[in-house]
Amino acid sequence: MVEPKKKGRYHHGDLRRALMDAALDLVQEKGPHGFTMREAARRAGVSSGAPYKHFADRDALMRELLIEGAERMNAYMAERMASEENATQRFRAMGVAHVTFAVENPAYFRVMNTPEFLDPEADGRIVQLIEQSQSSMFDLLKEAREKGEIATYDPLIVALAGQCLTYGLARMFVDGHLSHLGLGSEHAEPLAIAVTEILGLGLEPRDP
Amino acid sequence: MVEPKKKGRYHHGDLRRALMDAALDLVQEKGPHGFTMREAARRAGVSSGAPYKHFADRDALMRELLIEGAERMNAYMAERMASEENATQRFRAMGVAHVTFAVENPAYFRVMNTPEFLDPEADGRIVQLIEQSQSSMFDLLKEAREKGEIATYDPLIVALAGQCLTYGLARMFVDGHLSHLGLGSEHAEPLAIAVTEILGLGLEPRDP
DNA sequence: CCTACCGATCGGTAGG
DNA sequence: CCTACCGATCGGTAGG
Repeated sequence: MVEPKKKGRYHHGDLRRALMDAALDLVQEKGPHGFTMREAARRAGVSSGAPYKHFADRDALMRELLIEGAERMNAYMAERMASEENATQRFRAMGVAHVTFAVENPAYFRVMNTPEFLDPEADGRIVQLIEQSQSSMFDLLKEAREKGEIATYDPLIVALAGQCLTYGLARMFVDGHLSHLGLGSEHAEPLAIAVTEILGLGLEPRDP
Repeated sequence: MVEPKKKGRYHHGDLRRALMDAALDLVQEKGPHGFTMREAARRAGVSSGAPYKHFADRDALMRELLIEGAERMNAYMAERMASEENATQRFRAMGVAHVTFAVENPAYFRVMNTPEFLDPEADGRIVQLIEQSQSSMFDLLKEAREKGEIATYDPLIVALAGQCLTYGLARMFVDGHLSHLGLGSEHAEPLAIAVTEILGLGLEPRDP
């Protein structure tokens, strides 16, 4: 039988996890720079020195969150792509998933996109996760192009265009740039679908 | 004859300006949250209390920078659009200018896109500047659509797609997300042109 | 994991 | 615009 944790005490629990969760909450409330070790410790119900048993310093904790977030996002994308039929649709699903993941996990998203935590020197796993995601994207584009589903643009530019579009939309949602238009997180998926459709068809009229 | 300023002294100079310039430098070096009033004062060569004669608090200084940046960006966009021939090209020039402005003025860009400084409650000019920019964009799209230059999408979605694309690209440059690909600021304009071209033509092949 | 502590830095104000 | 100051908070460590 599992002992119920005492309120605010993690003597026998998973303090590491509790600190990361507290940090996520803090990021959500105050942004990645509003996070402090002390406040995270406070919320986890431990003393201010305790976190340093689990993390070398505050950047180390943030990097763990970044990596966890990247892993979850990759898994989430893979899941959403699995049900699509062809390469183009998987590419698009990847973009839509980018936006919905961000809106559903704004704290992860913000940590993952804070430049100072993204330091590849500090942790090789970061590079690995980025490369993994990018190579799967390139594979998709290569396949789509070979099958004639997309035009013969430079794949690098296409990948970039797709990423900019969805990253930009995600950031606008997460940073509240769209709330003054009455657009909340429930609009994230339909809007992502709409803008990726435009990318697919192009602004210029087609005359069939 | 203008007296040359003594090094690090602004007794008779424009301290307000000097503080804003110092703040811009700080933002460029350490990000919008690395800025402090004291450090700005230090760099301007005055005591730590002096800035409060010119700005109520640190957010007030940041808001002034934000507004200044928005004004400059609007002027810059207008200039770059002036030489274009039709509405579609002006719309595109606006997007490209978004990216090049950001890359050339990363500190302004970062301040302008920091949610906590963007508070419309705190300064009505912020709302005004945003509306000004958005209405000119809508006018462009309306014109382009009437002339049959672009397809009959919902103008809101088109505006959003354009903004996401260029904002996303701008952020990626400014935050260094692209440096690992060997892409520096000199690639900003050509890439902005390339991705906006794809938005115009669409990913799907056209068969003329 | 706690207590107790260091040095550093900050935002902001009083009073001149 | 300066000096002098307040209270607050932080990151991190020593020693247990």
